[in-house]
Amino acid sequence: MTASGPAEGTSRRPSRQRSAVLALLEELGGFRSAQDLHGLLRGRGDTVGLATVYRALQALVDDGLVDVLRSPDGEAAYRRCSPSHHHHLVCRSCGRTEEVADPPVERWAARIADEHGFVDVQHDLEVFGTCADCAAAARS
Amino acid sequence: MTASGPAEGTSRRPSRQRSAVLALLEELGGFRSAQDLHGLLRGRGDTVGLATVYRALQALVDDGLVDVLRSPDGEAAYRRCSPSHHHHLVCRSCGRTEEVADPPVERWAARIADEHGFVDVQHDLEVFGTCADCAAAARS
DNA sequence: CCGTATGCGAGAATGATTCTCATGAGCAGT
DNA sequence: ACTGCTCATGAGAATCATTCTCGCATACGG
Repeated sequence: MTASGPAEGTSRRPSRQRSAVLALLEELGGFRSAQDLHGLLRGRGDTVGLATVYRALQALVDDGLVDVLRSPDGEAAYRRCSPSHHHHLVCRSCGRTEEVADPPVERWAARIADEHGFVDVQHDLEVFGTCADCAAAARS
Repeated sequence: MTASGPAEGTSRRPSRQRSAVLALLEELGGFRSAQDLHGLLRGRGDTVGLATVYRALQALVDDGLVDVLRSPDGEAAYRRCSPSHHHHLVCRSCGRTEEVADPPVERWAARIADEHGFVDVQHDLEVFGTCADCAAAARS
């Protein structure tokens, strides 16, 4: 593998399907499962195979154009977004997601890694909680 | 479902298997997959079914004694909810793991969640990088 | 325009997790 | 202490997302 850095040099042949997946993700704006995306593409008349959707999503993730996040069900959720690094605040009850920027955390991660002699660092951070609406609903 | 809040009222009948799973998690201290835990229990002579391990883990998660985290492979990793919360610095090359404490991140997560009206928050943070040794080796 | 390599589509294969059902163990009442 | 009942367990089947295989179509270079 030796995948040390962003594999940006990936030369990929342009394809209608990959563009369609990316366009759909941009249009939707939120997190969607691969199966879901496939169903939507089929529904709108696009002829796309399920395996192709998976391949396209992996390629997009590799290229850094799409974020991937595992839902508690074990399904992977994909989302167009990544020009700017940020994290997510996810409601564990209704699944609502909000983006949060976080300069302090970035700095902290870099500093900690540096102190331990680690280089080429990267981090995953997800904050889970119950959003105000769901908390109110649960209080009934 | 209606599992809105921490289902603490769950009255569960004590069982050797559930205790064994929890004890093993305490002993290991890190993240382990269900399959892994099952294999270890079997290896040490404990007669435990795979389904039981899954059920025990779910119960422990419900009771808040164990944290669950999805690995990129789609496997679920479980760890005993340590009284002292900390995060991991993982070398993506040799797999070496170091624990790091991080008051600032804890505070930051709590503040962000609060600002968005989220309650009962929790967060997962993993920092990946290449450790000094591996970086030196790669430089050859 | 032709040849080659790469992407695609469909279905099979894989692997983790969950479900089913019959059996065994803990708990309450007698 | 014994009996009956309920819940947990175990083994294997079922489920479901994801990946792989293979033959065909299509884009790029000559």
